[in-house]
Amino acid sequence: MRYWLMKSEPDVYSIADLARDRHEIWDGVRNYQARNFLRSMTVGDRAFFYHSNTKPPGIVGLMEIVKADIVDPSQFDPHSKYYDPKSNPEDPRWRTVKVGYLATFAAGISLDQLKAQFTPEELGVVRRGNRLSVMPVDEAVAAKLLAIAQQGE
DNA sequence: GCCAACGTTGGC
DNA sequence: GCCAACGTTGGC
Repeated sequence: MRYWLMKSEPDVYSIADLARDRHEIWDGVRNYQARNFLRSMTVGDRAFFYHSNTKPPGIVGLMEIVKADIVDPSQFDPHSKYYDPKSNPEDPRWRTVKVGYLATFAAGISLDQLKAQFTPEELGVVRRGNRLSVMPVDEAVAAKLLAIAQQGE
């Protein structure tokens, strides 16, 4: 089982939304590097839910991958902001996963805390200028994140 | 294939 | 709202 970090703006889709929905297709990723990470996920992998573009940004919960390598339906929806007219239905360009809700961290782990605890090499999200919305998390880093989240209980 | 212009992300 | 970082687009 591998660990990941996935970003979402809470105004668009938050951990509270996922807690309500229980599971959801992670749509709208339109970056090839992020897509490649999504494609390499397998069922049972876990992902930290990161709130971006909010105060404070940070990790707010945990989810699991419940369905791997699915076609992102929004690429073919002309009314979606994620519509991609160049994507060929015979060979869809954008694939993603379905995620399931596992937990909301009582205290969350703010970006400031993440910067204090991890180097940019250990955790991509603390890297200056990092814009990638899906990234792998080393197992040792994941264990430390879970321990920090537990402390906040 | 280069690169300037442009658009988006996301912290601050 | 600003702006640094950086990916994408399109003219040449």
